[in-house]
Amino acid sequence: MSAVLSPRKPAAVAAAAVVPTRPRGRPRKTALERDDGNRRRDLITAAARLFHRKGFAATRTRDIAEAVGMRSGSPFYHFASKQALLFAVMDEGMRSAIAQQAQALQQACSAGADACGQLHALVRNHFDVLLGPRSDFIPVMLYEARAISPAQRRALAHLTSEYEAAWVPVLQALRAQGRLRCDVKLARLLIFGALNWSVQWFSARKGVSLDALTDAALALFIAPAHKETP
Amino acid sequence: MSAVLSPRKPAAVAAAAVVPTRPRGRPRKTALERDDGNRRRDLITAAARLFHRKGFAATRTRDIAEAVGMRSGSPFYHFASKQALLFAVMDEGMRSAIAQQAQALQQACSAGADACGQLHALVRNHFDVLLGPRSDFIPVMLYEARAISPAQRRALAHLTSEYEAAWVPVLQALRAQGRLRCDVKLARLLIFGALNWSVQWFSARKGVSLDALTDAALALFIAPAHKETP
DNA sequence: CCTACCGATCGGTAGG
DNA sequence: CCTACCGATCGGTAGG
Repeated sequence: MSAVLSPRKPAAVAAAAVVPTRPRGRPRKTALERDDGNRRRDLITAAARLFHRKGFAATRTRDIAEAVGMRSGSPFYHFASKQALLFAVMDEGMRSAIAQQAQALQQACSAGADACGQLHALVRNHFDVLLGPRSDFIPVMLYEARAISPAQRRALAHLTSEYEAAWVPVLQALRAQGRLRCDVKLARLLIFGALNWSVQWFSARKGVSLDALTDAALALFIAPAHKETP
Repeated sequence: MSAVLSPRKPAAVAAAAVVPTRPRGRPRKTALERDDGNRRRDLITAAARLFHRKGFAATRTRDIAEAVGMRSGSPFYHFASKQALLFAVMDEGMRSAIAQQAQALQQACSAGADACGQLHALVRNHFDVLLGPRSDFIPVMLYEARAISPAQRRALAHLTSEYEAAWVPVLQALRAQGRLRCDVKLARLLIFGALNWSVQWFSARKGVSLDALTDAALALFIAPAHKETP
């Protein structure tokens, strides 16, 4: 285990030439120990964390390698470039955000939530994606978009469209009820802005919870239901 | 004029050694032609434009120098570092945004605007700062904060506090009127988010005007005035 | 403010 | 996936 975590000690370099029976280099792990496919995922996770903390430009591929116990050149065995690694973070982040959102919405609907309840579920889930425990990916995607290529941006735009598509019918229903007093498209853009910006100021340790934040946002955007006039 | 704009031609290099009466190097401009203090401002303006377009990391100091007709090393005569130039962009941007906002609010007040009218003026001005003709500075400040030092961030935080302070009494008044249904502090953060995010999607050529955008935002955030119950 | 540089950094690669 | 390395880039500087 410690051999995996600190593979940097040059054990006995001088002795190596004198003991030819021992295979050269450090002992290779077997294919099983190497748990191949997960190394790529490890890199993505570590990259997401570092890109989130320090930004893409300030993160060196060496930092990412070190974070998963690789040497400086090894990430390029898994990814063609630093940019490809960034894209993988964003792509992976969007795909799991979409899945997570679908589940949250499904759950609300099967509990009989109305449009307002569905929006609550969407907003709460979005805050979780932005600020929750596994929130390294989407903030990177939101705030490092300039570092990827136009083609990559297009690919991600498809995913974000898919993500946002779930909001449209919900907002339209609220609009029809008179509880959203603004063009649906603009409302979507403004509301996403309000939520996405929380990445800049939210601190988990002090102040509001994600639940309280969700309530505040809904109170701000959505008018109370009309009283029925009997 | 063209000598200023394209000072890169090596005119007659070989001849230079043969004509010693001519002073070495290209003809110096006089102190008057050099209009000293404004070169610094030129650099800030060009830097703001490039940082906004391409981002801080992707902009080379050489690009900035070229944009104002200097050679690659010359910006460092005016600024100690690339980071200092970035900070100057942000600082300058905040100071003029504060001044512009004070004027807009003053104008609304002396026209007898109520709290809602004042918020309208603040939002409209903020969209102008973010998206209007002189909008290179604040977007850079909003989206390149990670590239400056903690001390510089603190200095800017004071200015943003000052900028935001003007919003507080207006929001409080609307809250007291029941037209803002959310804690004032959270409302401020969410509303700024909604507006600031417009930098990511607004396009001047297609779609809404800044006036229409302002109306939509106010309709979304602020409830209609209560009908007076006589 | 230009000329002529330097020197560190860092993404990336050849070969095993 | 490591070793050993390259090579371009780019912020920054000495001296005038």
